[in-house]
Amino acid sequence: MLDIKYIRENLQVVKEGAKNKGVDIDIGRLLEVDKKRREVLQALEDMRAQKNKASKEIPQMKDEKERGKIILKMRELDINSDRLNQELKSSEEEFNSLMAKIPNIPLEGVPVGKDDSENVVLKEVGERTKFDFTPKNYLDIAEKLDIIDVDRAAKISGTRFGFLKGEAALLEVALINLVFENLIKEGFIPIIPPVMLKPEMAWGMGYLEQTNSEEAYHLEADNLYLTATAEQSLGTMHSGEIFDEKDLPRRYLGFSTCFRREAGAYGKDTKGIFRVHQFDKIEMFSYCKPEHSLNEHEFLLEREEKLMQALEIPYHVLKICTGDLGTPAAAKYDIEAWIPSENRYRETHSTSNCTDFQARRLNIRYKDKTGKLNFVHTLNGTAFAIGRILISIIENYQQKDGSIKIPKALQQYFNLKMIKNK
RNA sequence: GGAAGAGUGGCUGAGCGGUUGAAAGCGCGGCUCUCGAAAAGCCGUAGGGGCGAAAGCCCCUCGUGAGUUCAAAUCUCACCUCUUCCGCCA
Repeated sequence: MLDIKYIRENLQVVKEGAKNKGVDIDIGRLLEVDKKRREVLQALEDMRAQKNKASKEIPQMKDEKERGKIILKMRELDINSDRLNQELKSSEEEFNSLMAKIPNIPLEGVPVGKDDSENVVLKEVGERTKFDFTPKNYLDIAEKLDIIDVDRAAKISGTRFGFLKGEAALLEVALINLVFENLIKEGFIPIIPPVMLKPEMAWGMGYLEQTNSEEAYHLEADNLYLTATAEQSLGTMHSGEIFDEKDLPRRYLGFSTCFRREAGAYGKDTKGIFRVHQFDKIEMFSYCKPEHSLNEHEFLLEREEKLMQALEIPYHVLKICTGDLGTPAAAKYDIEAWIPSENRYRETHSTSNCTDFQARRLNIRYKDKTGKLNFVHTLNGTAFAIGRILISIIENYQQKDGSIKIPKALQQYFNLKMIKNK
């Protein structure tokens, strides 16, 4: 959510930002409703002031007659205030729903573009893996080795699910260990969060109206949403709270299962575990002071790159353009890993600076030295999305005989150098 | 799921229909004292919103939302959260 004062004073910036994000907003209507809302509010407040004044006088009045007269007068006032209350409520409702549609403004330097085709490659890191044979698709390799089973998953759960078996399951544990070991050293607090959220919390993260109920799993009986990423529980965990300035930045590292309906992805990546309804992910989340969020974003990107470098997987970094940013983000980088069988890079990481957009909705602030309260900035970034990292490992570490080498950085965690056919 | 109790400012906690946005203590900030610190003393210290150039004036908020009343932290209802007990359970 943006600040209405900011919107009033920076109309052009807001319009331009929404346009570049490809979001339709009716800012004229918003300003109208805002004006109406303030007028009604003023009238209502005047009336309340009158009543408050009378309420203070009444207990002092000795004269029963005078007293009765004022009480009658106040009763009459009430009838009017009911009408004003209704008016205020309806303009406030419209105001809120219009406000909720206004996306965060892209930061300076974010490339303007309509969709993911206009994202900008910042750099390529690592040599694209070379083979002296034709590299196979990860699923073929994994199924031969019997470490990923999507057929049986389909039998019990439907499409877009998978079993990780044997060494694949062990690899997940190793990846978790690698991340926790390295990032806890950097001051991240390890977290295993709830994966169900109340509606108002899901709303607060700014993804609900964008994807609507389409993307999130909703548990009807309990009115809870399954989280699509730990970002949602890490970001809401401090809602309504006030940080001490000295406690910022606060960095969390959350491991959780993620649930996605993938409702808009019919026909996309239907095979295998690249795009599934359920996967595990380790997510970084930072709360920081506004003046530090640009640096913090670079910091998160660096952590992501370090992890990819530890696995020695070739990747490139994208600066995401305005049209591909999403509602809450003001800036975003993606990392895509090299996938030999497809001869292209595919997304494994994403890190966003949401500035104060989420903090405003969730009312997360910090107290500065002078005692003043300000909204924090929130940022998130993938450490590892297990399924996709597994894919990039299998693809890049495959051998001619169908076995998979295990990245050196992971070997220490389960005393195995190769995954071979049994 | 059943029963009982509770939710007040950064924290502890008083208030249980009327000058109470809220006592007291702690904490925090400033000042005095001190070579400095501690102790002591004095003063200050909730958030949000509207109007205004500002000073300031006003409104809202005692878990949330409705209601009763001229008037609600205080009464009623619903919901949320927590605690204890019973049931179930990894």
